[in-house]
Amino acid sequence: MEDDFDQTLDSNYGSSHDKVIVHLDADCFYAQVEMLKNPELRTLPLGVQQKNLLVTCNYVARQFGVKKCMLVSDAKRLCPSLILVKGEDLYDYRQMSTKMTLLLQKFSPLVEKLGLDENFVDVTQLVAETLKSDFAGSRNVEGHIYGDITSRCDCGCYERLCVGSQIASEMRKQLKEELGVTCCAGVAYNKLLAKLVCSTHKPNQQTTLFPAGVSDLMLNLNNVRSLPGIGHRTSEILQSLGISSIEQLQNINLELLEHALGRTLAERLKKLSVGADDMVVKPTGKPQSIGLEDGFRKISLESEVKDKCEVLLQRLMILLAEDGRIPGAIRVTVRKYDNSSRYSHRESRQCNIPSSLFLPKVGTLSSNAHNKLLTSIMKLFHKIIDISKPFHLTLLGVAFTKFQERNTGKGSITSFLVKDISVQSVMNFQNISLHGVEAMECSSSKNAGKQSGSTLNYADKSGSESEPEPSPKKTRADFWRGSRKRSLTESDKDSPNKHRSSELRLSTGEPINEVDFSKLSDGIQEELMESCMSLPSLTDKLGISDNSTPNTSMSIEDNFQTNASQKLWKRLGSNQGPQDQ
DNA sequence: ATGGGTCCT
DNA sequence: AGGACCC
Repeated sequence: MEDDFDQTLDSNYGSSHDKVIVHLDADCFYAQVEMLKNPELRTLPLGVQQKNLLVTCNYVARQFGVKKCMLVSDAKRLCPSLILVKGEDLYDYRQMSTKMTLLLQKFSPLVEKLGLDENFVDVTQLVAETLKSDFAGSRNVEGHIYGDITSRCDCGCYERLCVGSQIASEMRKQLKEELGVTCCAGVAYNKLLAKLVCSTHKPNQQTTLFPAGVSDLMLNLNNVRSLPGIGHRTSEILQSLGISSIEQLQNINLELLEHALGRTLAERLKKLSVGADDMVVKPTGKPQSIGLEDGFRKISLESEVKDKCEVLLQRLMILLAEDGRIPGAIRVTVRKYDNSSRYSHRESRQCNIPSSLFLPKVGTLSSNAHNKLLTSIMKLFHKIIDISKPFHLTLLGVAFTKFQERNTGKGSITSFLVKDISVQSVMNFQNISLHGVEAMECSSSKNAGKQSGSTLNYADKSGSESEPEPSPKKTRADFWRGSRKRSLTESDKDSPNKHRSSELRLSTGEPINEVDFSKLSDGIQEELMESCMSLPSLTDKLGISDNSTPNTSMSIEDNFQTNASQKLWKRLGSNQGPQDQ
């Protein structure tokens, strides 16, 4: 009996309507970030270029027929006045992406990133809390409704998805007000449908899908390639079976499909074709790898390889310091020139590296570690390429993997920083300390300059923030609905929302590198350096998903601005958090 | 294509 | 280490 029951649940899974998933997709993300960096570009046709490819463009440019993934030359021909900005360096995009994800985590801990510009949020819990505490609330849908709604499902999903659409609306409002970013959203009962319905109204709009509209949505897809999960290779195989439309995929014999694709994939695609998807929203944690790549026309000398790798490594060290973990392995990847191949073939080699490289002694930190890493990189390169013969590379990449999370002592500076200082402040703080160590060379890097110089702090309208008082216990449901009805009233000062928004600031725009690292005592210097290379998971320690413990500290930047550094150092040394003032 | 990432085999 | 997938 019980087995039968479980099986019924299993076979239903993926098509049951018990969850509420929101998919958010930032409009032409790279172009938006560039327009926030330089608002004069807003009214002009703007394209973001990587090498000879236009990776995205704003909606002004789209009116000229310019599209994503066009050759730059083609785009220029369509729109001679097109402004082009380089987008090979993803640093600013990554920063904004992080802030978007942090903002969404206020609504649910279940936030999954897909690339830099998309997030899935499972808001099932928040919807349930809202329905419980607000059973008489209005049940209107925010934004568009996709397709049919004449027949209503009786499982309760109508009310849940309505509330989901209201949450999505609030998410988009906050993304716009706090970060300046416009997004599309899709609301549905699984990930597949939320994502598919998201793109039915663009830009800066949202759409909710109810069960009655599912069939239309699926059948209106152009071909099987539009299904997330069917890529280049699988669609070619399907094509060879005579399958190109969703309807054909729905109707093909399962055993025939299994023969071509294997059981696992065949069964998944069959379900996807009718809009069933049982994938859970998996919270995105720290990355499994951090890497940089550079593509080019031709490299055929070992010295060029070494130069390229050195530049990549230098930029990579900054990303590594910001991440805070210590990598256990390094990987080198190359792409060889191959005129006969239509498919870009890569080869890679990796090796373990000693963690001692990242536990620096002050002053000797980097030239040593840097050289050893570069030596490892070149060894790996020689495993792939026999330099006694001519070679022709079109890409080089370096990546760190196998990260270890390091636990820190309770009395350490790291422990203090992680507990009481906002995320971005810690990052800036690392950079300050790195500036003081000659070998790191952060200040000579393009990226290091960006962090203290350019303001990604676009949407910060706040003046000085007073010390927040402990907020009364509020449920998440109270929080998001409350802030929706009265936009920024007095009691919002105490809402988790407000606390988080101060954490979400990227930088104050005030130069902060006057702090003289070398004047600190040796002991403090050493502990700081260690701290910077060993910060444990910041989001975990900061309790970002736990809005019942607001962050009551000043940011470290505020300390730098109001006080000369002396007082801060004293506090750090005595292991006391900043005092309220 | 570009400059990233993911997971599975 | 490569291959599929995602953006």
